[in-house]
Amino acid sequence: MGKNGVELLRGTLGMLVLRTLEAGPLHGYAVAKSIQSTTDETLTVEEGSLYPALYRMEKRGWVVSEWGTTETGRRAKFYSLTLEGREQLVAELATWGEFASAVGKVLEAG
Amino acid sequence: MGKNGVELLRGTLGMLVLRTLEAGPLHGYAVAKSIQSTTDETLTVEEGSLYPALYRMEKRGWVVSEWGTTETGRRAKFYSLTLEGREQLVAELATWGEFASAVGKVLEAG
DNA sequence: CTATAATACCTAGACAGTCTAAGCATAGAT
DNA sequence: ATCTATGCTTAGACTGTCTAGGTATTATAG
Repeated sequence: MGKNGVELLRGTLGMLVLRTLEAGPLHGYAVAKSIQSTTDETLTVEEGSLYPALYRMEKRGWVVSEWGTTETGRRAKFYSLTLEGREQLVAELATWGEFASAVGKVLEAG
Repeated sequence: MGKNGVELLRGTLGMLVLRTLEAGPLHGYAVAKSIQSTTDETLTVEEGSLYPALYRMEKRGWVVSEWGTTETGRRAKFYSLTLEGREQLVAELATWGEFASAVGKVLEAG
C-alpha cells in the first residue's frame, strides 16, 4: 500500500528533494531527515525511494554530487542543485500548485 | 511523462472518482467528463486509467455497477457508491489533507 | 449520403516510481 | 560487547497510469 497514503508521494518526492536542496548542499540521508522533521514525520522518506530518486535527478542534470565529510566526521555524498535543477523546481512547483488546486475544486464540488 | 504533471494523479484518481460519485450514480464516461469540466480541463482522465480504476473499486467493494440508459438513450454502465465506498472516501480525504499539508510545509520552508 | 466527431466501453502491454528487504561500513552509546 | 544511529547501495516486487489499439452507436457537417 505504500507508507505515505497509498501512492500519494509519487511524483512529489523529486520536488520535495529539490526544494530541500535549495537552501544549500546536503547529503542524501540529511535530505530524508529534513523532510521528515519538517513534516513532523507525516512524510517518511524511505532510503529505497530516496537514493534512486537522487540518481535519477543527477542523471537528468538537476543535481550534482560530491563525496565529502559531515560535521561529525562521516563520509557522505553531498548533493547540490544545478541551474537546471532550479528551473525544474520552478516548473514542478507550478504543476503542483495547479494540480492541488484542481483536486481542491473536485473535493469542494460536493 | 504522463499528462497530469508527471505522476501526480497517481493515488488521487480513486478519491476524485469517489467524490464525483458521492452526488449520485454516474456512468464512467460521465465521471471523466465531470472531473475534467470541474477542473477546467486541468485534469484529464484517460479512459485507460478510468475504467481499470472503476474495476478496482468495484472489486474492493467501494462501488457497484449496473447497466442502464443515459438521458440521450445510450447504453452505459452506471456506478454507485457503497457504504464502504463512502468510508473509503472519508479516509482518503483525510489522508489527502494530511499529505497536502505536509507538502506545503516543505515548500514553505524555504 | 457520407464522412467525421462525440459518446461509451474494453484491454494488453509499456512504463515509471516507490517500497521491501537485504547488505555493507563506521561511530557512538549502554 | 552489543545495540542504535548514521550513511550509502541495489535487486526485485508492486501498483497504478498511460498508450494505443479495438468495438459499437449516435449526432453533426459537408
